[in-house]
Amino acid sequence: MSTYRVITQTAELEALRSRLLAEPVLGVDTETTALDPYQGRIRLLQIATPEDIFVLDLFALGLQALDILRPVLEGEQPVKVLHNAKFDAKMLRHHAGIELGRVFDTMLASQLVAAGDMTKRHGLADVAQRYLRERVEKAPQLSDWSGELSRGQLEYAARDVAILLPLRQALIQQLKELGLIRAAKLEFECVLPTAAMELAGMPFDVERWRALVEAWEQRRAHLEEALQSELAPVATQMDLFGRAEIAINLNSPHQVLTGLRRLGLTVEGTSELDLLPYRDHPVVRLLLEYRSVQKLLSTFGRGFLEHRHPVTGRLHGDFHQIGTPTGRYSCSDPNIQQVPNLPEIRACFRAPAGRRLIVADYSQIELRILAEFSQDPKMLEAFLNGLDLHRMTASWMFKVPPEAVTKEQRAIAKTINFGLMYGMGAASLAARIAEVRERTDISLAEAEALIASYFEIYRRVGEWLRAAGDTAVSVRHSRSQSGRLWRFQFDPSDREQVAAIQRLGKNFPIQGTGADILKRAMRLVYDALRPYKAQIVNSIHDEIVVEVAEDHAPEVAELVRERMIAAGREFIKTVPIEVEVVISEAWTK
DNA sequence: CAGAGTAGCCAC
DNA sequence: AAACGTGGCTACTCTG
Repeated sequence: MSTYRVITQTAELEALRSRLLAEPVLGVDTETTALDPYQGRIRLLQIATPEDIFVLDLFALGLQALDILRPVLEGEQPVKVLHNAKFDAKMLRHHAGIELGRVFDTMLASQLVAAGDMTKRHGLADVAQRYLRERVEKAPQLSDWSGELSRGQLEYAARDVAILLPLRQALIQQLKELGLIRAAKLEFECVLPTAAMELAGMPFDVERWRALVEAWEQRRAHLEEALQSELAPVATQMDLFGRAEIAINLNSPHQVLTGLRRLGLTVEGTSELDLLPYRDHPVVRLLLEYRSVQKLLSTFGRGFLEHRHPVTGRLHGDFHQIGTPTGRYSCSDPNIQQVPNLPEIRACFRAPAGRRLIVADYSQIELRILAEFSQDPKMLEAFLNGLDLHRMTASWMFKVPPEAVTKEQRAIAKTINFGLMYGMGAASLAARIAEVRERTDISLAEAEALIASYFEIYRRVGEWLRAAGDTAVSVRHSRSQSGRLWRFQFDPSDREQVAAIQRLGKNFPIQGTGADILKRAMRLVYDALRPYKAQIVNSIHDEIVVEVAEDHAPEVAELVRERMIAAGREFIKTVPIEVEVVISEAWTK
């Protein structure tokens, strides 16, 4: 390793700035006293050039010293190479108001190169080993960075940042070979918006939430009592009066299944679908409601309270930028992408006084992508004329005028429109339509006939889907519009596996392009918000939530809409993109 | 006793 | 018989 220089004197920084500004590429890393930017401080900022390593001790220098390096860190040049840049971006933004510009993230690059293989790990040590055959020690990362630093710690900090430059070279090679340069640019430009969104967090009305939780707890107690008395006759043991001594654990699918069978219900499992035939049975009704209340209480009720940030009082999800092979974000701790869409729950996500939430979501983005890819004349016609696609589909399928389409017909058309994008077959379509029709059964033949009439109307959609599925199987990969890649490993002699790959081949380009568009929108919206006291606070696959000062809400809402549409147009040329925007005090549409 | 696997269910 | 895509979370249950 080249030698490193520890910098503790502000006087050294002016010369360093000129030196660094002349470099095309820098490795950048930080060491912090905690992982949470609101609770930890930045101790070290390490910067690597191909020749030298600089370790800045920010406890000695003070945070304001970073102002001197602001042009280096914020500018388009040099390129900053980081591993998991989101982390450092949050720290630098929160503590020094610095917005990292022009990032190359070796973790995201490695995830793109993995091309959908979610078993691969992407820690710095894993990636260095995989692409450079070098061992990197990560143990000191978790050491105490707040006191006197040992030589070992400083050497670790220096080694960590130095490896980023050769790592970038190796990864650029891979990205080029796999045609992933455009996808990488998209991801890198999304890092700062993602970091800012996490820092901002979702506003959360904890008092309103507590009131909800109490109501749920009462309801659950009531349901539990009712269920136990219904199940008493079949409970494991009885007391002298024939009452259940050992109650059934209502949270145990196995025990519940046993209980239901003893009551005479012939069921495979206890899922909602399994219980559909018995939906009017009193025990089943109680059980399903118990489950839904229990889910609300366990996952959300207590979970959100535990995750409420001690400093901000808000919910800061951990967004995994490439959390899925399709390029969608995933989110955890808590997952604020899966908040139940119930008015009383969404009402707890409420902008602070004087502020508003802008909820902007793409209208039917995936179906528009399908129309674009397939260039199906009928589907294009519906979108180009701004018509209700599901209604038009029903009108064409059932050969009735659009205004005569019944609710049920529209619901069936909607089910097919969405289902076919997932590669759904006749059997599951029949099951879904049975749900739509509220227990009126539908035969396999009937479902097949519906699919046939659908593809008679949307012939090109059918052709595109078939080709997408077949191509995925023959070339063993699939791409989104940005070039994002998913490589498929499967046994071609296994019909089930082949069918699964065909479904992925149909779905991935659509879902993946949806993710491309949203990520582009994250960047464009983030840039547009700069002049305002506004911030992105959540992002859910086809939706962006922005918090803004009340006075600027209408203006910013229009800006958000424009930027989201502009993002869509970069990928979708012939189909119009529509974005629905609502300004509200809470997260409601 | 920690980790893995499973069922069930929340989002898009 | 099932075969509808992508995730995360909780609780139960089994395993070593």
